[in-house]
Amino acid sequence: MVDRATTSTTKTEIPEEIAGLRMTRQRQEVYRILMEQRDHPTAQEVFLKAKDSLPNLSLATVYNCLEALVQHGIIRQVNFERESSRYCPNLREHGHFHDARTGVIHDVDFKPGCQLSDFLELPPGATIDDIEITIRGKIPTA
Amino acid sequence: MVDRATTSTTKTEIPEEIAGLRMTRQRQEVYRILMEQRDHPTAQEVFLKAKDSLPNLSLATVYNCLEALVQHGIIRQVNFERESSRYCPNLREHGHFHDARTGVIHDVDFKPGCQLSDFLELPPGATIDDIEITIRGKIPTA
DNA sequence: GCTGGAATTAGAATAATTCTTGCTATCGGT
DNA sequence: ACCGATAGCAAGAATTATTCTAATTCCAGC
Repeated sequence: MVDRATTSTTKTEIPEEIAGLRMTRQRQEVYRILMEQRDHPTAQEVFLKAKDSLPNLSLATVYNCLEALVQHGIIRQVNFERESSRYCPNLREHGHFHDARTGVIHDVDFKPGCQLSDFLELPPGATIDDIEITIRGKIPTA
Repeated sequence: MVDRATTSTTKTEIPEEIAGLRMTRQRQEVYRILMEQRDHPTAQEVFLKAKDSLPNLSLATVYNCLEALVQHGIIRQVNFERESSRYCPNLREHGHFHDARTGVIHDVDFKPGCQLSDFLELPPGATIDDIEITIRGKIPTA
């Protein structure tokens, strides 16, 4: 049985509140799964994993939790083409590289000192709220 | 009534075949709408416009046409968050700037001589098939 | 321990897109 | 010009990810 009487778990320790968001058991579990398994899972995948410790979790709750975490800037939602959304606890500004061979999504960091405006002819005076860079390509098997 | 006996129209001239794709009346119309109205319309929007000249066009056909055009590299599909796909006849490599204020999507070109690998820590040996850069931000009203 | 607001659940609803089926147009060969 | 083969099209059903709704449960503060 799972320890339900205290906040402490044998797993990763997660505070009761992050960024003003009350971390319920479901939100903790969802967040912990994202932190432990950083391969950008879908809501469905998170749901399946989370059911191990919260057997009567519902998929809607996973969506709710993910949305709450996204809204509070604790995780990021990543969309690739029209596939299911994926979720990512890496808050550093970074892009995503989809390996067409394996389907794996790698985080790719920006090189230090790089300014996007050095690259793009942005509309004059434009302010940037959010950037999404997705690259599809192949990584040699070697 | 619409001239159906010849290939020539009073509108933009479109060849009977592009990149090996037979340009049927429906595909021509879809393509012409994208070329004339370069604001990244959705399938639905293309459908509504196209119905003017092809009254018994179906939405499924618009999707078919768009897919055929995308497959043949004649247009590009653009996805933003989980919204409806949008379509773009601009084949130059470019990004998209979503103005949060107006909802308008602007094409943004890469500055000449820019290499994405100068910016990103790509996995070693990675080859790039396709890049998608989307920026959300605001453009001053002035 | 009660209570009100927030969170969760289960299932229905929604919306974009794709699939299926039967019909129609077009093409290449005669 | 005709004919069979093939590709394209239309209409509506089906699919799928996600959101919504309503009812229950949980929890923090009193």
